[in-house]
Amino acid sequence: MTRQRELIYGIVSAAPEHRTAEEIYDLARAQMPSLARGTVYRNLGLLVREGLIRKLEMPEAPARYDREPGPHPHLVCQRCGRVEDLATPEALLASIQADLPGPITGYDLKLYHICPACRGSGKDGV
Amino acid sequence: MTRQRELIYGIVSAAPEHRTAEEIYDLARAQMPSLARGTVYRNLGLLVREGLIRKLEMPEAPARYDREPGPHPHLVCQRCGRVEDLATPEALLASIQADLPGPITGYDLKLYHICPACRGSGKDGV
DNA sequence: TTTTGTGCAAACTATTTGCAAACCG
DNA sequence: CGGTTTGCAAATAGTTTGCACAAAA
Repeated sequence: MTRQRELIYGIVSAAPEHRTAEEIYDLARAQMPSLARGTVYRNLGLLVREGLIRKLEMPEAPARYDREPGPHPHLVCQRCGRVEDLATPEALLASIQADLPGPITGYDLKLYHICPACRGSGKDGV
Repeated sequence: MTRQRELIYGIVSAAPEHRTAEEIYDLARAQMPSLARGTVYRNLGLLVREGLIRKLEMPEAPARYDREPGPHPHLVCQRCGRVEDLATPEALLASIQADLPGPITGYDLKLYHICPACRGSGKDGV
């Protein structure tokens, strides 16, 4: 566990935000300017493989990282990309599972909306 | 609606497969060897924007295209990447929606498993 | 003919990787 | 010391885009 790994894990695990690698890189560089982008990617990948954090693939956008590795759905703003965690709807999964022949090894549920901030702004941007 | 667009749409809409752009490109080239890769991407994007087909972003893999534009969950094999459609569990989505403050504009639900073919092969590949 | 779409190649973005030097145990 | 990890830069994969020419309306 190197200094850079600790820094990167600290940034992801400290806040409920779901940041992109680039955002994490910027935050980390504020504390360790020599940090390389490649190191951020390498460590994020490693932390994901170890099950300490979770990677969220986002459509048409860079991946985001979630400090909560357990499976749960996400609420994604279509305009600004911000992501919120949701509680797992056990019943939904159980009932889907019941209809399937084999075991489910994992799932990814994203619900899209326009977040209050974006709706309020009235802007029509991305 | 050009010949190439018709060809591309035909390939996507004809079969229940969820093919990648590259697979569609190969199939299309079999019938029109001069077809450019860029044209495939351009037309797929256009068809998605028009709501005729649906794009499925796949984690760590090229996107796949679904002839069925309406929202429904997908069952994805973690080993070979093959995708199957599932029926929408309306009631359960409604119950999630009920817990949320604003309207859901769309969703993406992927369930992961190992498909029978991959399980049977016993191989430990990707 | 005026617009729209194509083919080609170059550009782009997010991410990964090879390598020599620096670090950790 | 001896394997691991870093910083850097170059490579990659998938996809997008600019442009001159061809096809459609």
